[in-house]
Amino acid sequence: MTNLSINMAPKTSTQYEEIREKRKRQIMNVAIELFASNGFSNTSISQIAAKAKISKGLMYNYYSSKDDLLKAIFDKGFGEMFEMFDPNKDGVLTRDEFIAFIEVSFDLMEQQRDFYKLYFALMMQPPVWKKLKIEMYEIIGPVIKLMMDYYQSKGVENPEMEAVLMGALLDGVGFNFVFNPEMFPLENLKKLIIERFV
Amino acid sequence: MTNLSINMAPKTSTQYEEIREKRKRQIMNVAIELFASNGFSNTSISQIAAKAKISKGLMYNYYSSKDDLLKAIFDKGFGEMFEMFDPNKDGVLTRDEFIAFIEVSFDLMEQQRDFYKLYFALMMQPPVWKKLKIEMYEIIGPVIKLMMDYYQSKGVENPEMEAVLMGALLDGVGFNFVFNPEMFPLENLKKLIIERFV
Amino acid sequence: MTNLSINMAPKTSTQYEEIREKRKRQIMNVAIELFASNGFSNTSISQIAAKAKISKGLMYNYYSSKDDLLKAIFDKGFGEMFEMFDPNKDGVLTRDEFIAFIEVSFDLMEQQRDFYKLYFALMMQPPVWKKLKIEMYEIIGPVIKLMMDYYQSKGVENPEMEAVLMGALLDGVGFNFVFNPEMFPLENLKKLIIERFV
Amino acid sequence: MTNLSINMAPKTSTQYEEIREKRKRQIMNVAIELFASNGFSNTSISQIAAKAKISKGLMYNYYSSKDDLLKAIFDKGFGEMFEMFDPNKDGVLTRDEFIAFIEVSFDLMEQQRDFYKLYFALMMQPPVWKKLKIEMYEIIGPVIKLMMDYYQSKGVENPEMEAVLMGALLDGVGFNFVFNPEMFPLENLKKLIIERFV
DNA sequence: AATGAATGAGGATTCATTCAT
DNA sequence: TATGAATGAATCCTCATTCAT
Repeated sequence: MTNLSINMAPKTSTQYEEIREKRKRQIMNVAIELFASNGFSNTSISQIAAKAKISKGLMYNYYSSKDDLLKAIFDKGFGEMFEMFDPNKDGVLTRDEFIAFIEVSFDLMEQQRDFYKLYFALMMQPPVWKKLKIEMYEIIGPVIKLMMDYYQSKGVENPEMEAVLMGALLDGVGFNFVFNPEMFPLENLKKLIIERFV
Repeated sequence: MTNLSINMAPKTSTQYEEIREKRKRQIMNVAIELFASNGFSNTSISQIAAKAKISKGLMYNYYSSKDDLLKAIFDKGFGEMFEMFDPNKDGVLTRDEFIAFIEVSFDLMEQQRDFYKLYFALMMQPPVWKKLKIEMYEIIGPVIKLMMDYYQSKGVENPEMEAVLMGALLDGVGFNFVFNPEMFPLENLKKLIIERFV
Repeated sequence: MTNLSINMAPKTSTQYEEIREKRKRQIMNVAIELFASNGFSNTSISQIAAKAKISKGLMYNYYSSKDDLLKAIFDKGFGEMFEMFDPNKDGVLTRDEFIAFIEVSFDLMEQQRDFYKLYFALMMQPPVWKKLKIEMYEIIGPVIKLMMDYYQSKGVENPEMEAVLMGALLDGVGFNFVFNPEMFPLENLKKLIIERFV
Repeated sequence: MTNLSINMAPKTSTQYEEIREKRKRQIMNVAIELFASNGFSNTSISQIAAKAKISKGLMYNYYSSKDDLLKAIFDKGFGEMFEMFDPNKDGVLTRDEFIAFIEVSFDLMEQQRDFYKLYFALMMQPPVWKKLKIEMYEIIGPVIKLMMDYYQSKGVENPEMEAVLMGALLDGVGFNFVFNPEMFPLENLKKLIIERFV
């Protein structure tokens, strides 16, 4: 076989790595969009491949199965989601950090609505939930703890309950907004929550 | 029993009625359980039939499709869920009725966990959500309205926001409890919510 | 069991026979209509029973299977169809009898369109055709023969071919009219055919 | 062969094209045969797949449904059937063209008996007929028109009726021949028809 | 005679995944 | 790396027929 390609320098492994990464992201983005709008079960590999403009077979070069793709999406999103928490990692949540946390949370919901939609949808699927439960509580637990400490330092009567309440409230807000954004007054609620709960 | 009818039906229609009702309930209960533990898409008619100990075909004598079964479950549960609201239907929510509503809501979550699990899980599935959205807002809308009126009569500053907040909070609590009951302090939260929001 | 029915005289077997006959006809008529408009395979016993206002089970008291019902329809219609031929059975077709035959054929097509539709449709179904082929040629053969003799007596050059042509023509006319009656000029064609072929 | 493309497809699209064409034909031929001998409704995809020695699933790679396969068969056959008409497309049918048309029609009936059998059988099935009616009249209409013009130019008394008669006759001949070829004198009839109707 | 619940085999269709090229 | 043909198991659903009452 003759190869007349001009750029004949063998690609370095980093170059290949980059291409791979790019492709992986491309596939993942398409998948998030489709999963979010049609549901996981109702989205086929064919659809993903078509929309990502690759062949079905190639998909399996990057993700070993449909479930694997799902897991990758989840891991990535989940990681990003809680990176913003307690940014200076001093183990203490200041009032400003708390407010910032709420604001960032709300902003994320708005900007990454597709991912959150998928996130909620997946959390609800019992088999998925079973797998991710532990992983999730490892992230959420510390957050609740921080809020608890915060409320305690403010002299609130029942700090643990207050923190749990706050957690549930944020879930509920996310839930409602993500599935019905046009009818949900996100901005106003944000203010009210900061006012009433911080 | 005397039968005056000349062309007597071999089984009275009441008998058939009873059989039908019984079977319908039997199928629905099995379906709720399976949908809740495996998800809607991951539960097949075969599984339902097997668990209900009937033939696949018989399912279709009672529900015209898998979707129809789903809708029936949803309608039933949803109906029961909001029957308790504003029980004397005077269009006004008294303080006691509000408290009762919250308490019954929480009790239901506890007693009908499977249904609620399914309810949340289904709400998350985009295609299902699309189908049920309208129907749902017809029920939820008035409830929010009642709460809004209640807060207004109490002189709360922003009654609409308050009602929406309350709605989101209840969703969040339900959501958390239903998927993680053993770690969620439902009873204590109930008290706190009544205290703080009624 | 007490029976207070007023007409207590036991029904005579002829009475029963009459009732049976009536029911059989009722079922058959409904079936012809449905088969003709939806096709045989696309018509279910349930539909027939529903339209005939009897139970599915009862159907099987009168016809032992769906195929049996079909055969009964066919036999009846086919019998009637050729009763009109050579009415005085003298084995000779006069010019007037020939004309009458054509006219009656056309009239039947018009009045019993549903039956003819079904008739054609069934003839086309290879398995049905195989069963009915012999039976059919026993009836059609003599008719062709009569026409042949008629043409021969008229001194037509190739009487056999002429008779076959006539048979094919009548089939084609029936075929076209039955499936597309509103666009097919039956009356005019009848005149033309009599003019040209008798 | 030299390949200058950097991202060379592992099989050229022409190769895939060839495979697809071959398979499509293979499936269609099997389908025509089975539909013709067992009827459309009585032939299952399984049977087609088995006889074509492919998996059931593969069928759907080539035809999107059983109906689609049917339509493809019909379109192909129907297209071929009327391609021969008025070959120089001048909108006028000469005597020779008319004769040629009849001869080719008869030849086709003989050579493509399976297709014609299917064609007639399908026309008879009410649901199929509804689907194909319009499409069919778009093809047949102009043909009738051409014949009408022909008869008019010959000074025939009622050219429209004559053309309709001719159409019905051809249907009837086809019908009889296709379902009973061994007893039907096709060749002789052809001559007679040309003699009498052209 | 009459009912309709119940069965179970069979049908069309979908889709994750594999594999030869 | 990249393709898409090919597979086959699984899915929802239909329906003629049987049967207890």
